[in-house]
Amino acid sequence: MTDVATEPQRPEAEGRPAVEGRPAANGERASGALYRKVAADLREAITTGAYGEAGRLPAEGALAEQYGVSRGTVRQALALLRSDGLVTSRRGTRRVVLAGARVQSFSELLSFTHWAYSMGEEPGGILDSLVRRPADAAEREQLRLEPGAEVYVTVRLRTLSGTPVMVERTVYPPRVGEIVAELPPDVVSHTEVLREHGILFTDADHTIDVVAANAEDARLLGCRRGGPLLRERRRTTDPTGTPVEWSQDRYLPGTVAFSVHNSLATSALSRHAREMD
Amino acid sequence: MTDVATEPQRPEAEGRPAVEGRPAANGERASGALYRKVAADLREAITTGAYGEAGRLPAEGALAEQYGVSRGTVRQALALLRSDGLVTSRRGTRRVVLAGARVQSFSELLSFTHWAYSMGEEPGGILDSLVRRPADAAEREQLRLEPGAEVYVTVRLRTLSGTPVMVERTVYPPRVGEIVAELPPDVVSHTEVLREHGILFTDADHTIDVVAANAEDARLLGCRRGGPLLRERRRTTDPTGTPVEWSQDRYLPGTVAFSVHNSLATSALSRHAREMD
DNA sequence: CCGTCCAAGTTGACTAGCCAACTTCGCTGA
DNA sequence: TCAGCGAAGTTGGCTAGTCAACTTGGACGG
Repeated sequence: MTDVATEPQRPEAEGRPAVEGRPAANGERASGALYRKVAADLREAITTGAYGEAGRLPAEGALAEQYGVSRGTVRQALALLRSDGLVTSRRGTRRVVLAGARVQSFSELLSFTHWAYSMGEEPGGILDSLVRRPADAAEREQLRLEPGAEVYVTVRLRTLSGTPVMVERTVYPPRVGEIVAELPPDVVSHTEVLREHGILFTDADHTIDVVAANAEDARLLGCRRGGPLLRERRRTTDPTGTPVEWSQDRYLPGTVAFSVHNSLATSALSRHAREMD
Repeated sequence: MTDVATEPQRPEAEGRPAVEGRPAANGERASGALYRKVAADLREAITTGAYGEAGRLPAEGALAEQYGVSRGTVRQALALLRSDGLVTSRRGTRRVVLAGARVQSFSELLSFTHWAYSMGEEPGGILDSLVRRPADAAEREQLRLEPGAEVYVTVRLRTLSGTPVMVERTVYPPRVGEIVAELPPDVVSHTEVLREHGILFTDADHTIDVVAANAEDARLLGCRRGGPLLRERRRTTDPTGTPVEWSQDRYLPGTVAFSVHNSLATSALSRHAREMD
């Protein structure tokens, strides 16, 4: 991020480099937008403890001057931190640091492979089956397909450093499934390959609950049939809102926990009674 | 929301009522801010299907004119809808409707009582024990207490229309616990009472995983000891960032599922390997 | 010593406008 | 017929400023 690409329409740039109020102890990514750079910088300052455990952030105006941006841009950055649960924010008083750390989250949740790497483990994927067949009603509903459309269904055993962790059953619409079907069975990250083919994953709905292992689960994971599994069902869409996968992951107990932050301001989590299947 | 309280500093109000582009089919709440009213209105239009299943929203400019507000305000409203997973949003093209429905979520997750009512069920709470004792290290850490501080610990069996659903173990800091300890044992909603005492719940971190039932769980829920339970651990803070409760809820399988939306833009969910206890 | 009140500081909300980046679609030319 | 170009439409990003609502802490008075 060190230098800014375009130096956007600020009348006079008056020599002060944009976004440099803090040395920016590199290693950050933060795409083009200024407010993302400010956010990334503040995030790092917070997680390294520069403002203390429950310390106060500088005022918006002060940060704006420090980074050489407008207050609106600083507010965009702070909104990001807030939705991540890093800081509070209420009228009349400075923002207060909340948690101590927080991970990148989206890609980590989306891709088993990314998640594994972020923990320093080696991800693995053993393809158990891949079939192409007509979609049933539930699948057509979830993937928004026409009656008579076909889907590709994969079943994979996912491992961390060799030990079985999760069974992944994914239903792909034809456009996506055709690509997956061509893949060698030892490709670990389908997500990665699909991204290279221009299939983007940008939005996902997750539902988390407990189920009993069926015969296939038991065979693949080596657990008792009927034993408890943590289930995550996920429907993912691309930027246009078109569904690109409908997946059901079943984790062995003790291998994973899901973590969410929500607040009165930005919420996204809810609790349901059973529903959909 | 039908009428606007203050009609804020718009130079000339030129007779066009603010926020009235749509009849506003009443029943909405939406607090003071204009952008919240616009958001509530759009949310309803979307969920009632006014824009179709995967339809396109009007352009920001058009909405701004329709509601008689600036484009910035419309963008604030749309950001809310986006973080709820209702619409997509990318440069160059109109927003697209994503899901079909979505609940209010935050209060629903925070309070078992609210959740129950929102499903049309009768919530119940049977107090099993309430003790006051010195906080252990983990509790001091979570609630940010001084060494030597005391905590109040409650164990409650929660029911839906009479049937056991969940065991709730909550640790309160003294300030909050003193209020809870005074409550009659048949008070169903602690959250509600605390709110009346000025204890506000605004931010929460949740962690969801699977555990085996211990002896107490089995006794209260009537399940087998060692049987699977869905566990939700939650730390809640007030607007100043001060922790107000640390709770651990254990649900019987099949009674509940947690649901999350996330996207590249606004994320909050992540996946962990075990951790904290 | 303690409570009240006020002023300064701070965030929330909103407006108006600009430019850039991107998508879509129709038109044109090969 | 089809590919490519370009214009129009749309959202992302940013600035600058205004006013309102709220919090905090200190001065002051009882």
